[in-house]
Parts: sequence; structure tokens; C-alpha cells
Amino acid sequence: MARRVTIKTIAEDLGISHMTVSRALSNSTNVRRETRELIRKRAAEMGYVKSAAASAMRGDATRIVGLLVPNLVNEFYARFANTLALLCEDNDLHLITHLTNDDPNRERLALMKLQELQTNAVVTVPAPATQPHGKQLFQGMKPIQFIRTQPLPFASDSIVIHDAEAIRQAVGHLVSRGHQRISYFGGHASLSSGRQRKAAFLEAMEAHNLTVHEGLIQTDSPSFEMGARKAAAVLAGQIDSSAIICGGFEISNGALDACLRANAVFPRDVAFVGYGDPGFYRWIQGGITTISLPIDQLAEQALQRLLQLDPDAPVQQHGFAAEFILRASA
Amino acid sequence: MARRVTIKTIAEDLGISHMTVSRALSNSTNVRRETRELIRKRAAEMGYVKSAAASAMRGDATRIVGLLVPNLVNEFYARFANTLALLCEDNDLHLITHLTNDDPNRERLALMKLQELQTNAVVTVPAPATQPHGKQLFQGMKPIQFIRTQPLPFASDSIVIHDAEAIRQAVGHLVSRGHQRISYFGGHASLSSGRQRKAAFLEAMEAHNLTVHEGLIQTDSPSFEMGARKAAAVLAGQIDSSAIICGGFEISNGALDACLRANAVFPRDVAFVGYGDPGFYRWIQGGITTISLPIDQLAEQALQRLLQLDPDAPVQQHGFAAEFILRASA
DNA sequence: ATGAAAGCGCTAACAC
DNA sequence: GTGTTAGCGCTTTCAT
Repeated sequence: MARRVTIKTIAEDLGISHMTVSRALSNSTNVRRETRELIRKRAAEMGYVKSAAASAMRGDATRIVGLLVPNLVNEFYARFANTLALLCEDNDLHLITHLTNDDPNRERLALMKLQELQTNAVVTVPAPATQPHGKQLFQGMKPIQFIRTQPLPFASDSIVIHDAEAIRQAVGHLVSRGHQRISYFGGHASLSSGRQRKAAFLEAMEAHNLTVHEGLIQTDSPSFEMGARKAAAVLAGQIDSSAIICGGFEISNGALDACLRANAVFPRDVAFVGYGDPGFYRWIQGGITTISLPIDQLAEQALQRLLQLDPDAPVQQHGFAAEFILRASA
Repeated sequence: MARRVTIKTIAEDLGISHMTVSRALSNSTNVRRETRELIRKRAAEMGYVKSAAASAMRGDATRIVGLLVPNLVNEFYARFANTLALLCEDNDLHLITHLTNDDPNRERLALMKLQELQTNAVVTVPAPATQPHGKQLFQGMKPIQFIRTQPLPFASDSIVIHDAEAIRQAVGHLVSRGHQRISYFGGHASLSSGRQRKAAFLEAMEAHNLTVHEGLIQTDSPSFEMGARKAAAVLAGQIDSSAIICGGFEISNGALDACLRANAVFPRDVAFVGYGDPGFYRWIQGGITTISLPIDQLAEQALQRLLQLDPDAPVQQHGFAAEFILRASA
């Protein structure tokens, strides 16, 4: 491979100083029109690409931004990453996506790798953590907490879901269909989203004068496997419940998978309310009732936060309402 | 935010030369044990992170690698990206994913952005192109063509699918169920994968002495929308066919969506063979018969190609066999 | 309108 | 075993 084309290469080629080339290529006014056009033309011919490394070293913003999500297999995260990636490309941001698997260690490593590259900002779905990350991990990087929030050593932007009302509607609907022993599978209390969704569920149950019997509330680190395990327990009668409400993307998919594996028929064997709305929910057994999130709005807001790199800008916290989608499964 | 911690910061803090710090942090032998440990300790305390920009400027490999896929919504690409991302993290590679939407323009822009960052290698699902990209787009970047291949100005690594046998089995199975007017929806001839899959289909039809009637072969730029449109045409009787074989991920999902929207029942109304095996295919109407790809092996091979940065290494072309998965829909 | 020098963080190549 | 210098590509500052 030929050596990289730099402004000096072009300068030599044209027999001028590299400074003139620099000016010509960065829209400075102090270059003769002809000279500028000549330089531009030659640069294009030679395949010049400005070195991001050199700019970064000078202290310019790298326009590198990060996205930390648990995975890309869950359609919610995939769609969000997809939309955000397109928005970033249209706004000249370099987006680097890392997967945390909801593991604080992977999260830490990802943040360190982003730091090496002088990433300017990072949208992160914080992993369930026993202790908050030190501020060192965010040196020079603006964090934007997404979906969940974790305490940070400084105030940070956040984008979260207001799903209390949707959960209330889910419970209300199930009650109207005669369910009383409604179970809830969610993330545990180390997650802000886990706490809030559980609280919303309890509140809704109370509003309908329903007793939350032993075993109806199941919380744990949110995962496909956890959802599958709990749903299997319901189907096996180990958890005495006629309806399931899921409080997490992974949990929802896992619970659904377990039900279908067991050949359960909704809502005959159990009523099912999912969380998140992957495309195929519409096609499973006439449609999975679920709680849907406004992915495009979330991505658009994330982009706005990513573009705001001014460290003195006031912290912004945004919430978006989830929607209860009634289909056949409950 | 405090200024970045560099080797000089640490050197000043310790009253030594920055070279000693550099040596201590990069495992050079020429540092006294004590000194090295002291430096290491202080560096950790101060939150030192090596500047990738400075290393890049010196000409070291950036260990940045790229992935260009049409989108992340299709579960095949999402799963592949997911697996590859985890592998890259474990191998200390920075993976940057760009979405092309199968649009050569987006592809070009993505390659240019990767070039700015001095990306070392890129796994790409080439977009349908009218003319091949110039070699300038790949200056300093090793391309690894994935799934499809496009002519490049130089030989390149590739990882493709051998699906002829699976397609043959699909046709054979449909014939055994009495189908004769079998239709095929695939990518058009500007794609290597489109050409090959269509050829495999034609060959299989011929092997069973079936006539490929007018309209049974439908090829176009592969998209969800195209699959949906063609499937709708079959259901509406505009294409006279009792069975559909899909030859692309997007096409498959689109065709499936259209069938389900129209409340079609497989295989009563039409027999359906998909392409790719998203998790939910298993749960739709007792299971979608499909052609499955070995995602983990593909990702593992992609990683191996990404790790091989030696420009003088011989070009490698790898093929993996697809598998015909028989379920209820055909 | 153009050029020369300096410095961003790092390490190879030389001193000593 | 440790220090000094130089240079990677770029732009800001200061000449001319």
C-alpha cells in the first residue's frame, strides 16, 4: 500500500508550503481562489483524507461517540442502534457500539476503550452495578444514561421511559378479564428501571384491591434466561398465576420463548403481556399484547444529547411515555 | 474536566523523564523494577489512558476495524454484528459498525469515515453497485467481503455462503409435496449472491424436470419491501405459484410479513421457505421452513481475517455451508 | 496571500 | 537504567 497522502505530500507535489494546503482545505479565506481550487483538485485526485489522529492530538473534538447496550440480538436495542447509527452518519459523528451483556466488567472495559480513542460522548444503558463507576472512567467523555440510570459521581444527561401508566393499563386490562393472580417479572432493585416498574406494578395492583401473593413478584438480573425460567415456573404451577406482565426486553423474549416451547396457548393457558415490541410480536398467536417504546423519538433525543458537546451546557433529563398495545395474548 | 493525563504529566509528577514512564508502561525491560512499579501505580492512580491518536500518528496499527452491513434490524446481521463485537472486544480491536442500507453512496461515505480514523480492516457486505469502488477508498484498509462479493481493484479476502445444496434440498422437498410452480424471490444479478442462488434454484428445478414458468423468478434489489410485494403478488394470484423460496434475508422477512398480514396459512395457502433463521421463525405457525447460516462460524472467521493485518499475507477466501431446516411452513 | 515555527502524546534511535 | 531528540499530521501564532 502506498504511503498515506498528507498535506505535505500535496504541498511537495505542488511545490508550495503545507500551510497553504491546510488553509485551502479548511476553508480559510486567506488563499487565492485559483490556488485553492488547484489544491482541492489535486487533493481529490491523490485521495487525500484528513488524519483524524492528528486533529485529535491537537485537541479538536474527535466526533467519536459511543453506544453501550447489553446486546444487539434483542430487537429493541438493535432498532435503537440502527436508527442512532443512521442519524450519526448524517451528522458526521463516528459511532462506536460496544456490548456490555449487562456485565459491569465488560462495561468498564468498553468505557476504557472509548477513552483511548478520546470519545466525546457515550450513550449507555448502565449495567446492574454493585458500586458506581469512578469519574475517571468518564474523563473527557460526556455520559448519557439511557433507559436506566445509575448514580454517577457527577450529574449527567438521561433519557428514560415513563412506563408507569402503560403498566397500570396492563394490570387494568388483565383485571377486566378476570385475572387476580397477576405475576410480574422484572429487573432487580439495583436497576432504576427495575425499581420503578415494580413500583408501578404494585401501585396498580393496589389500585385494583388485588393482593400481591407470595411469589408473584419475581425480580433478578434481567436476562432472557431469567424470563424463560420464571415463565416455565408459572406454566409448571410452581408459581400460582394466571397472567404474566414482563418488565424488561430480555425477560419478555425469554418468557415468551419458554411459553412457546411449552406449547402454551395465549391467553388460555396464561395471559401474557410483553415488554418492548419486536416486529414478530404481531405475528405470534394472533399478536402479543405488550408495552411499546417510541424508538425513533428515543434515538432522535439521543442524537441531540450527543451533539451537545459543550461541557458547560446544563444537564438534561428526558422522559418518553411507553404505550400499552392490546393484542390477542392477554 | 481536568486536562488529560499523559506520560509527561506522570513524569513531572514523579520528577523523572517521560521516556522512563513510556518504557515502564510498555513493558520495556530497561527500567528498574521499583521504578516501573512506582510509575505503574501512579499512572493508575492518576487515571492515565494511552492516547490512541498519538500512537496512530506514529504509524502504529490503530486496531480499529470496521463492519459495514445493510442494517441491524434484520436478525441475521444483528446476530453477526453482536457476535463479532464480542469477539473484537476480547481481542482488543475497536469495532466500528456502519449501516449501508444497501446503498452504494452510504457505503462510500462509511468507508471514507473509516479511512479518516485509519481503520486497519473492514468486513463489508458490499452494496449492489453499478461500478466498483476505486482503490482509493481502501487506502490502508484491508477489505473482507462478506456474504456477497463485488469486483475490487485488487484481490481481497472473502467469506461467503455455499447455499446451492440447501436450495436444492428446498426444491426437492417442495417437489416431494407435490409443488410444481415454485417461485423464487432473490437479489438481482448485480449481486454475486443473487446470481449464485438463482443459478442454484434453476439447476434444482431442472434436475426435477420442472418448467420455470414466466414470472416464477423474481429478482430485484433485495429488500423487505421487495419481498413483501412479490409475496403479495403470489397471494393475489398475480404470480401463479403454490410455493415460495426466498433468496435473501430482507426478502424473506418481507415476504413473510406480507403473508401474515394477509392471514395466509402455511402451507395451505402457500408453501414458504425463508432465508436466514431469526429466532421467531421457530414460533410462527408451527415453524417456518428455512435456510439457516452458521453465524458463529462466520463471525469467528471474520475475526481471524480482521486479525491478519499483515499486508503481505496471502488472500483467503472462505465458504461456509448453509443448512436446510425443515419445519411446518413447507 | 503565503510561509516558518511550535506543539499536541508517543516511541525509536541515540547518547551517557 | 535513564535522558534527549526528533518526527508522525495538523493548525495556531507570528512573521513577511
